[in-house]
Amino acid sequence: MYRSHTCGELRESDINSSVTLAGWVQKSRDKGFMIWVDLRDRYGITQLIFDEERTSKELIEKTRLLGREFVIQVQGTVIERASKNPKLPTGNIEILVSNFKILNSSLTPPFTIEDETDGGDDIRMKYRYLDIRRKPVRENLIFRHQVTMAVRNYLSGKEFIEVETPYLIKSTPEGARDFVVPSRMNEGQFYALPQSPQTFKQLLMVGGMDKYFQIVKCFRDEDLRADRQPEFTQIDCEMAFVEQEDILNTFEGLTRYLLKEIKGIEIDKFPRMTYDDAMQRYGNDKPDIRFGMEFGELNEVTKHKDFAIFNTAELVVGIAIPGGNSYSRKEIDKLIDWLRRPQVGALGMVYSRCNDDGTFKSSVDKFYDQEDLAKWAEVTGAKTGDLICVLSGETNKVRAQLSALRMELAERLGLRKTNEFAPLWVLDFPLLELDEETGHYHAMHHPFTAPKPGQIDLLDTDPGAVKANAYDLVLNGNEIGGGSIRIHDKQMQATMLRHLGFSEEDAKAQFGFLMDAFEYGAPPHGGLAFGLDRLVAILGGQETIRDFIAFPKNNSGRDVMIDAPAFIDNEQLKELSIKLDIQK
RNA sequence: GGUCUGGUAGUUCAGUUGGUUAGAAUACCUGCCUGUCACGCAGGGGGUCGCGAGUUCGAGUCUCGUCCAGACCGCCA
Repeated sequence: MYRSHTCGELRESDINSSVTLAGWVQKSRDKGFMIWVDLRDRYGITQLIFDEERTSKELIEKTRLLGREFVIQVQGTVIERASKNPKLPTGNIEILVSNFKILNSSLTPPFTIEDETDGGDDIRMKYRYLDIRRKPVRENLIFRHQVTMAVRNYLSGKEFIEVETPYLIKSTPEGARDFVVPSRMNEGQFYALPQSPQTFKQLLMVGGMDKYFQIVKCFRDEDLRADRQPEFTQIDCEMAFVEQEDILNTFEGLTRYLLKEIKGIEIDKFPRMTYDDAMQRYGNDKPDIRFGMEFGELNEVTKHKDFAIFNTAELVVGIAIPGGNSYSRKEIDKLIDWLRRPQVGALGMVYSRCNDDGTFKSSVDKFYDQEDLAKWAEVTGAKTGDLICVLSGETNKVRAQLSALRMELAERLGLRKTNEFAPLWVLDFPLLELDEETGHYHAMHHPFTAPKPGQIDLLDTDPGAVKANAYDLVLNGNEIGGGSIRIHDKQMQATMLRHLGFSEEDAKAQFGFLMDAFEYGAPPHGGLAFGLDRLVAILGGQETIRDFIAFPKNNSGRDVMIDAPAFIDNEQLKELSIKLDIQK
């Protein structure tokens, strides 16, 4: 037996017990007459004491050889501390050590293994196994475990069955780029890793599984972000014999359960908003509704004056910045510079100050009088002391720019509180989206999404206007889940694929297995998938999902700890019939 | 593919208009210290300033290239 107790459990009631502990040396404090060693494991820290009166000389000398992160096993007696530490759960006791054994030594770690480490992200990722010894990382992983356990409990209780689907599947041209895996036994052929188990879960519905879920890895070979990894985890769900309303209610239930179980927060009914409304009111299909600053469209109240920029703009739209009138001219100029960066791409910004005496002072006083500016305030909901920021131009671009400004300022004003949770359903997404480069439409959600009944005829006349029974669940400005009612009719699926530009042969080659299945009694079905990493990060009140993944990839998709991806040797390439087109 | 920011001690960072021997904190090592717990005190070791070229009498500092890291845009059905 390596240990009788963990380093987190001994209390005053254990005083006089003989115990055996094992763990890592967090730190030793050598006062000469006395040495304290903090022994750490997953459960906590227990202080060991060696002193010249009660400990043998040999043992004290041996203790002086201990370095940080040595693994030791100690025998001793629990005693009351002469001076207690109220900050530690084990702070009232310590172990008077009678003997200890070094189980393994350690090099000096490259960064300090403490709650507030001195190490940067880079070095922590390279030595992630040391980083995981730190309490904040450990607690994030435990937190993730609690969330997944809650998900499994809830869904299992609602008669959902977790079914595993294959990781070695077939590449498809739609959607994200695939990671591919060569097959030795099938010369020149490749599997693809799934971007999601989409078609398999639909086939499970055809198979009569009725309610399915899976906590599953998905793979996308696209560029990364702070909240995006090449391999990530979905809570993938599908139900048969359901309408959109059934799915919304089921997964609102799951999300409500998680907020209650994990955060102790009760939210009655999640608000709903259409995609069109979200774009108009927030310029964004995943609005953060923890704060206001809603868009006010100003075309009507700015026209009929001589300001050509506004008169020719497709959209003139503004928001009120709470307390923004206190910004200096210099600060506003900096804000305009921020908007003009290529990442945002605004050409400029018009503003109007809402003075304490009820008057307004705008950057376009030459064109607009006090009465005009009062209307701006009315439309944007601006109050005394606010600053109205107005952008104009092409509708889609201006909305994106003003949304970026809204989020940035909310962040700066501390309105994005991590302990506040505002879920929102965004409904009625467009079925198709125009690719400006190619001029072709592609599926906004995926090609298996059903158009809203009654809008099918629009596919031929105005494809961009067709709405789908597709929905996203948004939490605090992040898309944490998305799904749709699926097509379950072969003809409908064929029509859909034709509109997406597939020839009949291509459609058959890519998705023939699915359309064949639809001919054998496919039930109506639909579903939703949550991004688990993101959900866990948001519930944990943090932004980067990497903090909640044990071994994440870096910004360029590399695992810096194992140094992957890597070249493989020529033997392996030959076996796979692959020739590289580059020099190693 | 693009924009921006950064790369200096084991680590986190500072380093002024280009100018003597590149600093701080922390970590590490040695000694001291009668209750520490961010222990304290004294001392010590530790640097190819990412890499390569260029400008200059002289480059951590300026220019170009390149590599790496991070944030964002494109992309992510």
